[in-house]
Amino acid sequence: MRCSPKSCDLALLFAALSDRTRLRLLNLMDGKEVCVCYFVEILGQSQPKISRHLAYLRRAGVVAARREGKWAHYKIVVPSHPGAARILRETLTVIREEKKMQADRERFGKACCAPPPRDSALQDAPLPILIDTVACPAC
Amino acid sequence: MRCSPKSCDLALLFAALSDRTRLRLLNLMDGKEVCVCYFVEILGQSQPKISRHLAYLRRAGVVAARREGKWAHYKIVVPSHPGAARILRETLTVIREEKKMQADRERFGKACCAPPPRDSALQDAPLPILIDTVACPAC
DNA sequence: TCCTTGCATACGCTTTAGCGAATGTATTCT
DNA sequence: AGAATACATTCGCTAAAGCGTATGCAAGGA
Repeated sequence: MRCSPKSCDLALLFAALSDRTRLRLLNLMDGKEVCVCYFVEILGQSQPKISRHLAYLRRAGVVAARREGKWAHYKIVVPSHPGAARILRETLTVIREEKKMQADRERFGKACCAPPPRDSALQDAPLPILIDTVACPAC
Repeated sequence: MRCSPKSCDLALLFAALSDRTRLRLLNLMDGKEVCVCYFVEILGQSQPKISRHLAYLRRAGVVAARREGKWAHYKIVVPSHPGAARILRETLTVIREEKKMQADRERFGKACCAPPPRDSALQDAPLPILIDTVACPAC
């Protein structure tokens, strides 16, 4: 089967998108592979909460995790199901226009690029890596 | 406020879309105003179940109901929030391509247009009314 | 080796979703 | 008026979501 059962189930995709926190996470991951510590810092929410929502997105096949030492990086994975892919892309585009989402991204930018963030929890956090959020090669 | 809080909340829209039965209902309503009795017949599920899912869609601002005697008709209402509208439209387009959704629509067509459906539960059910699923006039 | 850091998971809880079954309520028919 | 029809809602239940808190567990640092 070309695409996992999960990524073919539209209802599951929508369930993954039906939470404000998860939408904010996706917004921060849009175009970047991001270290978990940034999510905690930028969204100002507890680490377990962030981690659980990331797990939810992972199980829904919307994001992928990569371990690097003690850090974990997450990025968006466009589903192999073409329809799901279109909906996810459209969703990213739509939330990109939201004021609050833009504010998140702005704070994210500052946390990364601003003059050395001394006394921050992100002192030596790995910088996000720019990526092109592409479809999986199989499709 | 130009659009209701509900229709502006993307997460709520996704919650409304995160159920298979509700997606099938929307698929049947795509382009038509449909009497509830068809939903029960075509989806082959209990009337209370159908009614509850319709209520869910109604509360999410995705459909509107119209009473006509003892019959109730439902149609899709494109949300006033432009982003939500785009996502809903894209969703309708995507599910239109699904085999099972096409099968639903096919059975729907037969139930309506086939030679008099004697002994059917739909003997004198009001026929669906073609509509153009347009955005609300306010936007 | 111990301690800390970064993250994931388990636990206990409250809230909500979703279901079948039963009931309520107009409207229509006889 | 009384029965039937079409639909909505309620009840009681089970399963899952979502949260804070606590714990587990590798990887690094002292």
